[in-house]
Amino acid sequence: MGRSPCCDKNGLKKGPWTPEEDLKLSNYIQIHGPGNWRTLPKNAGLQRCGKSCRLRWTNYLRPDIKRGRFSFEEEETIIQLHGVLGNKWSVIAGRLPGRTDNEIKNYWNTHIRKRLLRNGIDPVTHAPRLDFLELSSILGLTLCSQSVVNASNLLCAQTLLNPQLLSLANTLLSLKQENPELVLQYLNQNQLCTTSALPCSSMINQSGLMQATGEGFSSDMTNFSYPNSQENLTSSTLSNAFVGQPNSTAPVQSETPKLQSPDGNQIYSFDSVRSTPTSSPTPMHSSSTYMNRCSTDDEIENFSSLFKFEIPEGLDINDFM
DNA sequence: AAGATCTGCAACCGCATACCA
DNA sequence: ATGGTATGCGGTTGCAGATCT
Repeated sequence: MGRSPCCDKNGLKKGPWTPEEDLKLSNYIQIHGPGNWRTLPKNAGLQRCGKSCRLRWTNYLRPDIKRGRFSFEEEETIIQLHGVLGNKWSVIAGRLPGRTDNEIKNYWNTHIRKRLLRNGIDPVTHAPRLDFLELSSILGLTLCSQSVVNASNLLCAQTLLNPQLLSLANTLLSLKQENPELVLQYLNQNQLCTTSALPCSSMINQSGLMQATGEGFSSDMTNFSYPNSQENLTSSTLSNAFVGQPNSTAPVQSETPKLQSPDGNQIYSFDSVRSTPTSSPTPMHSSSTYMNRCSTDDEIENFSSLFKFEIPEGLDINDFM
């Protein structure tokens, strides 16, 4: 079927709308109502394409449009719906009264998407990114080492990480050298240097983590909750299971092996981690307790996101293996 | 202070689909 | 059933203001 041009483009104005044009369009639609976009510009005295008029009306002039910042609830709704629907902006917009698909699309691309990426969440799949999990593992191991930098650890890291991630790791190691207390304080606070971590595969299988129900999302995608459990898995717990395995893509065994560092020293024992830190005074899954000693939200977000993920209920860990 | 770069958003483009004769 | 037209939708672009160097 041949496609006809939406309008005669000769002599038609493009670009930003002037207040006078807005007024003409608004006045015309108030009298005649929206629709008949092909003939509307001529009847309204506008040198515009009908498509342009429709867009201007639906995205800007419509009286029921809500302006200003997206609320927390709106943002949460967008993330949840996007996880289910993908880039169906018009459908998502239908669930947010007063918001247009264009506005939601722009907000996603300029704010939410970037934030998810920063936090190690793939904005397309809404799942944690494997490279960040690996990075977390390497950093957790290396930063917890009492020596400043263990060269063998970094050598190991090089086999797992791409250059960009390695560069990032170096940056954090530098940070540790400049301000070791801050780094270690956080690591200790979130038990990244203890043996309280959980083995990923056995934990996931036993608790049915792979059964997706679509529930349990939080607006902060670094903070997925797992409603059927008193505890939440973190990237560190997940990635700890990779430590000592030169090929991190190898399947994780379901037994409870002793984990070893690259130099052969035991770091974690799966047997020791069956019990969970549910009695911790500062639960790890509480976003309000992430980095309560940091000064800004950005610091909290950027720093904590490197080390901490909580795994969405619907996440199939096999996707990352 | 000025140029370069980044960011956010309005608007455009082209394709898909619905509707109608 | 077919073809023309109108409308909807999602990806992309371009510009203005903000921020950085």
